[in-house]
Amino acid sequence: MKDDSLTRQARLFRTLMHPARLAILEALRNGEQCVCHLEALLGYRQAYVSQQLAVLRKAQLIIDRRDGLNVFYRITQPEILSLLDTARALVGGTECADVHTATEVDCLCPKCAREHMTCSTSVHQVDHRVAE
Amino acid sequence: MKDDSLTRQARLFRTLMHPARLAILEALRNGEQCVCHLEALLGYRQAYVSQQLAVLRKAQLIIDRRDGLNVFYRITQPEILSLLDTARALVGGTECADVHTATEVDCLCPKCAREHMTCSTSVHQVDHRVAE
DNA sequence: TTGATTTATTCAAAAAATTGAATATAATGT
DNA sequence: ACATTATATTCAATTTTTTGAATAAATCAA
Repeated sequence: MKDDSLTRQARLFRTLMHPARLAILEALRNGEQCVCHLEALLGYRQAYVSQQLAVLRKAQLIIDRRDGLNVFYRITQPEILSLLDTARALVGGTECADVHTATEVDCLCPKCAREHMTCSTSVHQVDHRVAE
Repeated sequence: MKDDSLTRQARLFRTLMHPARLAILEALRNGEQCVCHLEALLGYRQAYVSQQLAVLRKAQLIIDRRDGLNVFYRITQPEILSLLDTARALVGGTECADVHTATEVDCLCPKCAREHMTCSTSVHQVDHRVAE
């Protein structure tokens, strides 16, 4: 397989050429997230998220870390985000407005539970709050 | 057609996901070049170069300017080169070593002839120098 | 107009990406 | 061991990209 600089650059861009994968990277902008979180945040089916994560993982743009049942993904090199920033500037994007902030989602993974738990007493308690 | 920021970014990356197109952009790094020049520099068939130029042109990454028989292409926004630079840094590239400097090629277009003509008397004179 | 030169387009076959559906794997609790 | 939950992989149909071959279009000179 050819592997000169241009070929590797092309492969990198090839990995980034998909809106769902860009959305995932944006979701990981502020740190690692578990798959269920990405699923809820982006509104894709689980298998679909895993497929796209696999593409990003094989390209070594993200790396995974298992914690019990959950797998957390994070970006390997922050320069990847610079690439996205430059691209967004080029196409005249509206900041990161398209993707919700990674925390604004009702995911029940331990991490999200911890973050929601500002007043609750138990981590395992299901969220029974009524929107009012 | 969807046209949010992520989709537009993805389209940009899609345009950049090909080594030949990256090579063309690198060749245009130091200013406009005619098609015959790119052809000689990159060693691709003429039709192939035109095809890839068309892709870049439709994505508005380059713009063309006709001058007689020749068509000169140039990069529309210098930020595109930043994108390439960041990508190369990410994949651990060897600077721009893969693509020859755009002027080191025996193209007979008016521009190249002018550049070769440091001592010659005629623009139309073919280069008869012997490497010694 | 004819011919030469430069560049662009069209078409089709092959290769690769996309995506849904089904299924597999891994970790945990009972 | 079995069930449950979270995540991953495989497979196949569809769509898109790639690339060569042929041809068209534009410009200029005679």
